[in-house]
Amino acid sequence: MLTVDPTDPTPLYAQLDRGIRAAIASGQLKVGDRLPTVRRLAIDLRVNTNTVARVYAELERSGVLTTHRGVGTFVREASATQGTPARRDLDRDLRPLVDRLLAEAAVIGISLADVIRYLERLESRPTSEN
Amino acid sequence: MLTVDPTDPTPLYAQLDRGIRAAIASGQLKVGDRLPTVRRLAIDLRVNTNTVARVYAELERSGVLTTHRGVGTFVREASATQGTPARRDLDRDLRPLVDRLLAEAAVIGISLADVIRYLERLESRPTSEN
Amino acid sequence: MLTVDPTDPTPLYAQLDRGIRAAIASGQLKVGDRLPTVRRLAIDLRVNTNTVARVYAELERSGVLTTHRGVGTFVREASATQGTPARRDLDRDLRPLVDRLLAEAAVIGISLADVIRYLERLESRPTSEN
Amino acid sequence: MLTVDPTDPTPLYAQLDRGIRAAIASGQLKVGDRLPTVRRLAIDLRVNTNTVARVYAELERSGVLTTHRGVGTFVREASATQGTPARRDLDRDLRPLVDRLLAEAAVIGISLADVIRYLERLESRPTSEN
DNA sequence: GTGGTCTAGACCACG
DNA sequence: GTGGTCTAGACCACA
Repeated sequence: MLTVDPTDPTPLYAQLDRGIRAAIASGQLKVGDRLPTVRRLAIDLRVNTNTVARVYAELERSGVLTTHRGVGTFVREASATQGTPARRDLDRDLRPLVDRLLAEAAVIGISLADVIRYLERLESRPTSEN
Repeated sequence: MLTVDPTDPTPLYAQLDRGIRAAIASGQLKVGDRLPTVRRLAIDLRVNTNTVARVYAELERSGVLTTHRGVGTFVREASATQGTPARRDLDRDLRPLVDRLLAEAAVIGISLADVIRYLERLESRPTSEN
Repeated sequence: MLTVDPTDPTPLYAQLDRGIRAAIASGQLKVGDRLPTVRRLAIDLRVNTNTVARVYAELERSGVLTTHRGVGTFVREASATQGTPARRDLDRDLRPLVDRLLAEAAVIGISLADVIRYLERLESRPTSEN
Repeated sequence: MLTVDPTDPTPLYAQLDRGIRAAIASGQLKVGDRLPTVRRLAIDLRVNTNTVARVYAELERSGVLTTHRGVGTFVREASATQGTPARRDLDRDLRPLVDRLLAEAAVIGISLADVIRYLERLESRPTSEN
């Protein structure tokens, strides 16, 4: 479920950090769920153990995860979704995500119109959460 | 119009590269349009001249832009969009990109409907404030 | 083995790029071989670290090299050599390159026979002093 | 006959300078031959007039060309071929030319062996001078 | 210790 | 005045 893309210029640790937060925010990981061990995840992602360990540590420092020694690492909070539901600055917050999507879609020949059409279909028949 | 966020762990050059590709994909930059000069954009984005020049150079090597020395840098015809002209399996190709967007949008409390609304605005007002 | 000439008007990075491609083409560098580290080569060639790093990065984007962060840079499989696997019209494709070589060799008093002798030596002693 | 390649990283002026010297050395231009006018050549090569004019001026300064005002520009000397026929440092002089050939040949899928074979055929049935 | 990114600032090629 | 190349040197990501 969690993945990193070694060809993405974004640092691995940042990809993993975002990925975990996103999995929690979108409900794929729920409060109390146990995460893979550092070594397990490092192997699965083909990434150095230190990289995974550093991300877990940072997420624990942020209060997102909690580690019980000898037991495992768990989701601690439902990830502070929203934040400023009213004063959302979409151009600051959504823009980079959309730019990335459009840029990667364009590379494989998918246009903005295609994306919108696809999202509208998704909306009318929601798959899981969101 | 183009922006970068120095606090984003994504490298500046990657943010700018994506931003330009996305601007073209969304119609805000059209074939033949001239981009800001390297120095101008560097000042506007508060990044180094070399960083902008590097992005322009890479986008030229990728066939997205074309540069006329001593004249300027321009959007090139959308030739990069072959690849799979016919066989488009959106569920296979677009799905993972969309999933990541929605998961990361969820982190900051942005829903699918918000995303669709944002993209539709992008589509309807192309080539606005260059 | 790799060299650059600072008095040549050809940009240093282009000289190095060509030198590496030529070394691979002539068998002096083989698939899987590790290249000198960026810093090592920069010192040996008396050029800036960035110049070498830029060439390695571009050759990776071109699929000629592959880089393992924290490990090193290696020669990748000769995948770039598709294109026209069968249809090879040497008189159309090679001729102009050869003509230019011979004309420029003539400027410094080097004959066709000299060139052939030089290339044969290259071919017979591959992978010599790395 | 004279050409420049705008995609070659070598500066246009250097390409043209080399091209003229090479044409003289290889006998395509002979002593007393008239060169195209600056404007004519600029148009043919799709290059700025200043660029051609600067090359002609530099070659005149070097004694390779001579200009008769209102008449034209002419080849003045048979281009000092050889130079050090005995103590040729092939690795310094031939190497960059060969690297360029091999690198460009490799890009279009032509190997060192192909090049050698082609040159040997050329040698056995010489086409013009060389 | 290896490669990657960024900056400040100089100088060059070209129009 | 536009883009291109190079340097010195700092700091980061990763193994």
